Amino acid sequence: MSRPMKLRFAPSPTGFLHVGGARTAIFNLLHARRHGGIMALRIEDTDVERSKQHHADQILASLKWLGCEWDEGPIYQSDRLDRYRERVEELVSKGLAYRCYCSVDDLEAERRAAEEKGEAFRYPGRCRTRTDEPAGQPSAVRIKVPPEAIEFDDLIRGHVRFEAEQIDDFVLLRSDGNPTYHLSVVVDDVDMGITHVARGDDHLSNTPKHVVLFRAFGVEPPTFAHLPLILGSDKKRLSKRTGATSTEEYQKMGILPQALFNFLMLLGWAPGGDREIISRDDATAIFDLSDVNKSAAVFDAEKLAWVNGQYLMAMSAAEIHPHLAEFLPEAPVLDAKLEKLLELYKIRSRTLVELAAQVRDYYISDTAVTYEDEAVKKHLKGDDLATRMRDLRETLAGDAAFTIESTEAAVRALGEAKGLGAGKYIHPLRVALVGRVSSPPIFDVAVGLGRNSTLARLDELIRRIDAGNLAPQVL
RNA sequence: GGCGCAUUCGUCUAGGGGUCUAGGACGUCGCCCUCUCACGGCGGUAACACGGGUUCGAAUCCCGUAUGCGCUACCA
Repeated sequence: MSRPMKLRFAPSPTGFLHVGGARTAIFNLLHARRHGGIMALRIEDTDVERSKQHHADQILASLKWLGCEWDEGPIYQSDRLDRYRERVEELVSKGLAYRCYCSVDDLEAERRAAEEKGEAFRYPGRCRTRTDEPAGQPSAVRIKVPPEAIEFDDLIRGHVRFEAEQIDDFVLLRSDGNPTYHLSVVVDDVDMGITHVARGDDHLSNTPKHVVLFRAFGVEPPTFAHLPLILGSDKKRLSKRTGATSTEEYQKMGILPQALFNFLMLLGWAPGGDREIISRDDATAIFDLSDVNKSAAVFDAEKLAWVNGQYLMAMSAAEIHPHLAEFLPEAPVLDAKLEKLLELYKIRSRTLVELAAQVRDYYISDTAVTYEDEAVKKHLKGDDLATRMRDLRETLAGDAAFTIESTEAAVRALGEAKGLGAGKYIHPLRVALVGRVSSPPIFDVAVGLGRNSTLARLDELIRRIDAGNLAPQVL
């Protein structure tokens, strides 16, 4: 019998989609797509206290944004509580699980006592052989763990072995009737026909418990693949202290979904051939969970920014625009002007936020340009500044063609005629047009801005020089 | 504490006994291009955690140590 390959991503709706979770989803998806398998989505919301519907919605939205689609689900575990109880009853009636009447407080006290003695506490199985059923007393259900070592072959870690003593009779059903994670996970993986479980490394130690449960249900456990964790720059599990942890934050920082996807994919996996930028489709053709690295990787936001820049550079203005819209409400429509600007600025930006900030200069009023201090100090100096700017204004105004070539030729000719370097005109012009020390080639800027705005901004500079005040007056 | 897992440049990685005086990428530094900034090009810096084995030969295999991380719940 060969079941179809099926993988799943199973987040808990206790917060936004963590980048570690996003990577897990990506690896699951790539593996499924590579091998023609099915990708399922399951929301693990059995922790009633912490699970929130708006978090689940948020996670779903982030997955879609990232381009991680799924074929099945989402299935909510909270809809399946009866099923979990049913399967537990089955185990109890078969003698594979039993009711435990030990109180949580007592167990807690025992645990503390063991801890003080420096010993590991494991449930001793007191209720295993109990035959009475104290009426009116709450009971949990524990599984009867067979006294044998558990071994399995992990796609990433290789052969892993846990001794029998390491696994105690863990709880399946809480005394309030709710399933524990271990129970719901295994029941669902069985019911859904999951063949491959790729999840975070933090679950490796839980896996023997799951194997015990699969066997109790008479099912062959799926193939496991435990992904190494993503670390922060402090080498500890990525946390808010060391950087943004949710995909949403990266979206807000102006990271493109395909860039995040690409970057996350590179954490623990390499496409070979010294490639760094690789499309999802190309990755799908060669990805395999067994090629994923064993060791944890540090999340390097610098490299993410570089990857994002690579994507921006390779995209056309039309491709960028939809992503840019939310960052640049000033320019909701992609017209010829914006298209030109995006072409000029995409290679100068690593994020959509940076891109928007630069392009925005072209959408403000011509009298509202602010000059950077550094720009003023470096380029708006010299006794002849006002004269140079008037000459420059006149020269540009006289250029009927107003193309990149014609404006450049005109300004360079002006410099020569006055016996001055072209820089004496070019640098102040840059300040007049965008207020910054740097910009795309200045004649591209002038043409991108258009003849009217170029002249208006020069007029404004001249006005400010005459007024002896270089700050914008109207706001 | 117990158990599990991991350990190649600052970071992501290639490498799976000889081709490694260890390759690529990000970052960083220098040079070139140049109206500035980017882009691009060229070049530099920088790593096999440590100690034992196995072997003619080890980054690659084995053992130990150290360090880090994870789990150790009627959380997931």
